[in-house]
Amino acid sequence: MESHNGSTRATDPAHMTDAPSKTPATRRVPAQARARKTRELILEAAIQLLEKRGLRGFSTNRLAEASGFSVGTIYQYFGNKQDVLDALARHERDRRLARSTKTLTARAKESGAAGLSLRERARIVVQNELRAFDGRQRARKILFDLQWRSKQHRDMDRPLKIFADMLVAGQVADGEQADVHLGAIDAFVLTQAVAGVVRAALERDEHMLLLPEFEDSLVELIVNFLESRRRKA
Amino acid sequence: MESHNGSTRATDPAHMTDAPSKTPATRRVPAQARARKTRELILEAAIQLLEKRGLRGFSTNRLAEASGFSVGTIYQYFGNKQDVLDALARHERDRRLARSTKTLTARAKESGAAGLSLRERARIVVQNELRAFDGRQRARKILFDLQWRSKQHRDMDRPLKIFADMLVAGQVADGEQADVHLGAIDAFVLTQAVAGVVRAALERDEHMLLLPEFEDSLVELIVNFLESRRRKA
Amino acid sequence: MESHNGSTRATDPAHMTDAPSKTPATRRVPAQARARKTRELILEAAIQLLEKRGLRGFSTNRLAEASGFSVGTIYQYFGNKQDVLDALARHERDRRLARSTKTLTARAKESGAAGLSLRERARIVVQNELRAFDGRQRARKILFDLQWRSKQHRDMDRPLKIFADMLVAGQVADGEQADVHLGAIDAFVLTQAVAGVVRAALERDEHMLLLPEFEDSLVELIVNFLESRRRKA
Amino acid sequence: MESHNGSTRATDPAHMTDAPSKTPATRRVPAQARARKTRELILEAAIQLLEKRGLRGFSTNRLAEASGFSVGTIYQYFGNKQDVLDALARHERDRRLARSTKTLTARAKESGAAGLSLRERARIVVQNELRAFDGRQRARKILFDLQWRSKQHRDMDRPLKIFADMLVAGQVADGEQADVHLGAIDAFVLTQAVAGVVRAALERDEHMLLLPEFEDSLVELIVNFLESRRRKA
DNA sequence: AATGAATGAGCCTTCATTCAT
DNA sequence: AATGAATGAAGGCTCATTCAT
Repeated sequence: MESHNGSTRATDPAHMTDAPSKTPATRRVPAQARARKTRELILEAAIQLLEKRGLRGFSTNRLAEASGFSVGTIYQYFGNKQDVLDALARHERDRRLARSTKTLTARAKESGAAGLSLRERARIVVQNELRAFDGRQRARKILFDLQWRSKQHRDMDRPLKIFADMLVAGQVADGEQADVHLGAIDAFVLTQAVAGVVRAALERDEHMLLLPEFEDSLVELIVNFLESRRRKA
Repeated sequence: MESHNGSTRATDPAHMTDAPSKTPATRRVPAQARARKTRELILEAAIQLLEKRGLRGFSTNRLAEASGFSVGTIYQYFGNKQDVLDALARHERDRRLARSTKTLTARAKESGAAGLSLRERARIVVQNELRAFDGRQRARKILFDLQWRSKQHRDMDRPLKIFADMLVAGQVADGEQADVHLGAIDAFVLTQAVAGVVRAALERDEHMLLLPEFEDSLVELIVNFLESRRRKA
Repeated sequence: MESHNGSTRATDPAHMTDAPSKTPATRRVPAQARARKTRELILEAAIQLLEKRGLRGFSTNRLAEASGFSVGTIYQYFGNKQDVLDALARHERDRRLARSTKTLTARAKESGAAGLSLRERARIVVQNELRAFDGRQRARKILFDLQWRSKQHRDMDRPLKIFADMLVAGQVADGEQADVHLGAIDAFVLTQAVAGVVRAALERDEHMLLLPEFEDSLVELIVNFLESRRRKA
Repeated sequence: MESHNGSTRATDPAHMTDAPSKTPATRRVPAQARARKTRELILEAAIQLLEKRGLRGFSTNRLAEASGFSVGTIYQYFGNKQDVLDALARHERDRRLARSTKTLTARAKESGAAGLSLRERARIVVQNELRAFDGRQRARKILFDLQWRSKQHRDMDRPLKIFADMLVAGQVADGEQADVHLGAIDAFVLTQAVAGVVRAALERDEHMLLLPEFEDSLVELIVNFLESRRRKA
């Protein structure tokens, strides 16, 4: 029924903009600013609510109360409850992706001409993923699930594919890695395997996420799979 | 030892007992038989309902209607709605595990003294897993999720560990595999990775499950991981 | 719809007999004995259940479970749930009355020719009443209420009247008390005033029941009222 | 922000506020007015329902139907069923207290410098109490009970203490009564004794309430108790 | 832009009672 | 005499959503 927000790229700074088409450019800037602010406030309250009460306790009425806005207002910004959750999920996914990308790039630069080995890159990504669940763990887990179950495959998968490619791709020629191009299915398998393990660990015991052996195990899962794919190609 | 779950009252201590052995001798047999039948009928109706209406449409009242029993009766057999779902989930998991185990054993026997290679065993398991979702896919997916999110880690994980061990263990000496003993964490990672991939595929597109490339990809994921672990050990 | 039990006098040893008319005298004594036993077991379980779960948690199904008999059996002995409660209430009332009567008589005997003063008698009764709620306080409070609200005025009031008279009546001539004969209304007022105070104290704070000042206050309430009535007469 | 009572959620702390003073100034007046009206309509329907169907027949669904609002609306104004009953009970208690206080003051004024004797004051209070149960007797009896059983001791007892003091306190010096200050326990005993008698009479036979002898008996109960307390002090 | 009163279908669960065995 | 499976009306309550203001 309403605005939403564009999907936006991870690194995109214009992130979450939902000014819809009707406001070409110059109409009532203060109102727009207020709207943006309102939207953000609602989302922030939403995350907190999710963290505190879980998905079951996350109701529009409760969100209204928690955000300080009325239900009506929330429906002004989001078509329905699901939309709020979707916006949240997208936001989390983007944050995670952006973080990995950034770290990967930064480390690659540091490492100079030699570039990072596959195993190094894998470890960076894994660490990033594992540490993403520090605060607001509950909310993140829920969103993680939601994302997964989401009907918006198309929308949600694209960034993951990009991400997988980035993991595989060497930044430079170092003899070792000539851009392995992962097939769609292999990318899917790799991506979801990692996600599945993390999800499960999150469910079972959050401490597991921080065990070195756990990290190692995941890295090996990734590296060995990728190497076998490269051999095949 | 299985099936059921707490009859009637949540506080019922006689919970989980399935073996009718304690009954002195022949008393109450007709009642017991009827009870068992009823329970089964309810569960069958439950699966169908889950398939047809999804988790959201799965209400106790609806289950009553669908099963042909009254709500009261359902509550005589299951402490609450969740118990029904749990019983269903357990049932599915056991079926899957049993099937893999059986196939594995059968094929090992066929293959004679040489035994099965790791890759062969992995493929058997994967195929089994992938084909488990023939009919009632929706219900199975839901139960799969439920199982995953279940608080009953202990209960749910044990069979998986056994299963992982069985996958790894060679039946006989064929030079290649001297019983790789998977550590707890590695077993967890492997198991959940596979589950994660299957779950995701189920969500995205059920057809994917039957693509040969998908199967291959999964097998490689497993085999390469296990081989790397063996090398390490 | 069934059995019930006779009202019986407090001191009546044949108390709680519910053998209905159909069994004149001699039929199947063992069966009768068993029936009596069963009935008692049910009532005992009922009190315990009431104590443990309160009136709200007191259901026929629960009673069946707690008593070790089936619901059907309970309905064999009591026409309906209310009947069980009524039997319990009567039982409690009788116990309390019997106790007061006994103590009063005993003390009167001890005190020799002089007899007990009104104040002494009042105190005995009050103490008895206050201490009646030692164990099973919860159950007793509930039954107390039930009794009060009971539709069976006729049945419930008679013993109270007798009791009031006994309180007022001196056992012997001691100059002081020439049998004050309480009018029906005065007896009602006195009786219910005491009951009301006890009930309220029970609700507010059980410890209050044991405070000496509380006991004193109640005794004064009674004594002063009775003396004023005597003056009037 | 106002009146109501715990709106919506049981955990709402802004419970019981009645003074509308805090509202900044003039905002939301129409909505507020409507809300107040709705609340009152619900309460009125509630009393009627209680009168007609008794406590057992008093269900939220029935109240919705009777009030002409939906269940949802009722839950917007009262946290749960008990809250409705509590509000009703409080309302009744306040009415009764207010009435006694008013009559007492008025009569004291009329009586001039001499003031009212203790017996006169007692009679006023008793009459007031007895006549409070004209219409809606059933509802009042139920609420009376509820009040009694209420967990909100603190809240419910305070007004009673004030009331007891007022009963005891002479308005002016008339030689007879120099402010007898009732101890907390004595006040409790007196108060609950009267309440107990009235309650019981209500239960047994409403006509009793109007018998002159009944009134006399109660007055004597009060007066004699208070005089004995005064002597003691 | 914002409000929030109102809705009502529907949810999960309880429990007194019956009756065939 | 005893059982206990089965019943189903009814209960309290939630919550996404609408719409007049």
